Amino acid sequence: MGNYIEGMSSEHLERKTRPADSRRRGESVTEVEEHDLPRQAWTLLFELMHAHMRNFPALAAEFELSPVQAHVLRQLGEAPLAMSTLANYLSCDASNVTGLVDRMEARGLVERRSSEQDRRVKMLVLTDAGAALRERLLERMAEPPEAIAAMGDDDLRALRDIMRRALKPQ
Amino acid sequence: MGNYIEGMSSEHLERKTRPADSRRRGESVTEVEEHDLPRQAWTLLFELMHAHMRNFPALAAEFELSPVQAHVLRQLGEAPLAMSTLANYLSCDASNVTGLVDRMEARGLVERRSSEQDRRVKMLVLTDAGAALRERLLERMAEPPEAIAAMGDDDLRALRDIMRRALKPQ
DNA sequence: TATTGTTATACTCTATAACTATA
DNA sequence: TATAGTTATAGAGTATAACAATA
Repeated sequence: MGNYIEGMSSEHLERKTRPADSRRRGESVTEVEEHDLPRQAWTLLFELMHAHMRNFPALAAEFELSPVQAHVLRQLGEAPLAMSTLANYLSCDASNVTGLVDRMEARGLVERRSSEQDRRVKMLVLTDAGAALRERLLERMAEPPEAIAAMGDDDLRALRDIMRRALKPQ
Repeated sequence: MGNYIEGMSSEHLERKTRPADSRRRGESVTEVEEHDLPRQAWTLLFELMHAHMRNFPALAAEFELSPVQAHVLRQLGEAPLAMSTLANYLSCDASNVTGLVDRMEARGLVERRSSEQDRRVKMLVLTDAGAALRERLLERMAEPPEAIAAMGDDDLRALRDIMRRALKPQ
């Protein structure tokens, strides 16, 4: 992982027509644009996020964390997490989590604890130092980028409400 | 880079108050919420993007590209690009670009061409195969995630217009 | 037998430092 | 001297495969 942050120029999408198999014939330009609405919105969103995500490795480095370690710290909240669950969350093979946790444990951020129910399983818990660093990291990550900070209140309210609806379960 | 895609639970931010140094005394809950608007909107946006970005390495792998190679392919549009410019765009050291371009060149996606003006500089250009792969990649990246595709037209139009304003230069 | 976590191995990405060839 | 790109080296992240302990 890493910078894995990524973007896409809106120029590309806004100049392209839809793929032929989804194109309806005989519709006006306005209708075409309406049909492409999800694509248009997504592309612009992507562009804004990409510009910001380029800075994520540097942000993690402020806390002497690799990008992946920063993700793990964010994910490890109150509840203990099995190694396999973390691997699943990171979308990576379980073998990678061993070394990742080794490094974070060596630094005193997390601890492995054998599960009582199933002694194959090792649960990860934050140490006090890990929890403290996590709070600082989350505060830092919550700082909005310039493009957001500069928006007017009306747009911010609308954006917040749209995102709440989009993220609402179901 | 990589997965570098990342997120943050809205739970965290929405339960926290602002840092003490920016907190005004004697204001109502509503005023506090208004003051936190950029943070609220940003956190929700971040959550949506993070959920999607976890899939970026898998998306790149559909084209047998690493996440970083996918970024490079996206960035290498029509115009040739100096190695140093690419390093700057990737926010990484120039030494990394050498190996990165080596691998993409070995695969026939890009070519190095010495600059006429300054023979220290090497310009990167896409091969025909590279340009064709880039088109397919961009099409794939433009597919909106479920959370966007499921939104209503009113929200999509509002989101698109808000993002256009936010991304507008100046 | 199946699953959890580990180890071994290999490749990619990343940084720093020293080098070259140009400028 | 300064800059663009390379090479050497080291460490982190990733995957696959084989393994031990446990279920």
